[in-house]
Amino acid sequence: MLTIGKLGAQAGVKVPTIRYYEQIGILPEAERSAGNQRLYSRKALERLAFIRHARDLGFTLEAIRDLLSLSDNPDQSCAAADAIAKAQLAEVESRLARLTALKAELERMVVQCAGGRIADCRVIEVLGDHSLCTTDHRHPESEASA
Amino acid sequence: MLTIGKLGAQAGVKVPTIRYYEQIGILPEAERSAGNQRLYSRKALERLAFIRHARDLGFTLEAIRDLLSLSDNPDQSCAAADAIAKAQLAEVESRLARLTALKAELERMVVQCAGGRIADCRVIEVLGDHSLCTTDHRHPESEASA
DNA sequence: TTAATGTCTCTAGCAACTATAGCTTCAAGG
DNA sequence: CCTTGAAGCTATAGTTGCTAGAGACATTAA
Ligand SMILES: [Zn+2]
Ligand SMILES: [Zn+2]
Ligand SMILES: [Zn+2]
Ligand SMILES: [Zn+2]
Repeated sequence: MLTIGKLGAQAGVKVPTIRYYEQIGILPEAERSAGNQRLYSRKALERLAFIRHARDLGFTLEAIRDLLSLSDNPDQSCAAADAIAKAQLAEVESRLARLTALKAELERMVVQCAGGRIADCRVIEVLGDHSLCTTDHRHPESEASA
Repeated sequence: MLTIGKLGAQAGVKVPTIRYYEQIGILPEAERSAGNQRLYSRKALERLAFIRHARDLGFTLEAIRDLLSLSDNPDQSCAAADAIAKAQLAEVESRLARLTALKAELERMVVQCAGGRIADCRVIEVLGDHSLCTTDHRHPESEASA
C-alpha cells in the first residue's frame, strides 16, 4: 500500500492532482489508514499511470473516463475505444495543420522586420492587418490543451 | 460610432468577449450613449481587430497587452515587439514538435489495433504502458491554447 | 520528545472566455 | 403614440485541468 506521496512519485503525478482526480470521480475513493490518510494499491497505480499517459497523449479527462470504463469491461468490443483514439488523432491533426500555418505567418513577420522603429515594424503591421497574411490561420474550432 | 453588436460583427468577436476585454483593461472603457450603451469609434475597431488577429496567431492576452502598448508608442525601437513575436514562434515550434510525436503514437495505436475485444485492444494496451511508445511525448512545459 | 515532513479539508485562483438571469433601451411597425 | 422584439446593460457562475494557499492532524527520524 502506497501513501499518496509515493503514488504520485511513482506515477509522475502531483499529489493535489491525485486528490482532484478522486474528487471528479475518475479515480475511485481511496482506502484510508487509521489516521485517515489515503492508501493505494498496485491497481490504483496502474489506473493512475493510464490516466497520466492518456493525458500526455492529449486525451481529455472526459475521453479518459470513457476509456477507463471500457477497459473495465474486457469482453466488450473495442470499437468505442478505437473511435475515441481516432477522434483524438483527428483533433491532433487539425491542430497540427493550424499550428503549421501559424508558424509560417510568425516566421514571415519576424523575418520581414528590419528592426527599426515601431512605426515601421512588420510585426505590428501584420498583427493589425490579416490581409498581409498568406495563410488562412483563423481560429476554427475548440482549442483545448495537449 | 458603432454599437457593441456592430463592432463585434465587424471584428469577428462575440459581444461578451468585447465586454470582457474592456473589463480586463485591454480595451479602454467605451464611450456611452445617453441610454448608457457602449459606442465605439473606428480606432476601437482597429484595436479590437489587432487583438483578434493576435489571438488567432496564438498570442496570449498578456503578450497582446504589451504589443498594444508598444504600438501606442510608434517612435520606440521595435526590438521588444520582435522579441515577443520570436517567443511566440518558439512556443509554436515546440508545440508543433510535441503534436508531431503525439500524432505518430496515436497513428501507431490506431493502426495496430485489430478490432476485437477490449482485452486485446492495442489502444487500451498502449495507454496503459508508455514503454510501448516509440517517442518521448511526455508533457514538457506549459500548454496554453493557440 | 521534538522537529520536520507529509497529509488532511476547504477554498480560491489561473486563461480566456461563455452562459445565464433579470433588467433597461432602442428601432420599427401598426 | 404605443407596443413588441431585438439588442444592450450588470453581475454572477461555469468551463478545463489543474495549482496554490491556510490551518489542522499524522507520521517518522534524530
Ligand atoms: Zn519589428
Ligand atoms: Zn493573419
Ligand atoms: Zn481496439
Ligand atoms: Zn507513451
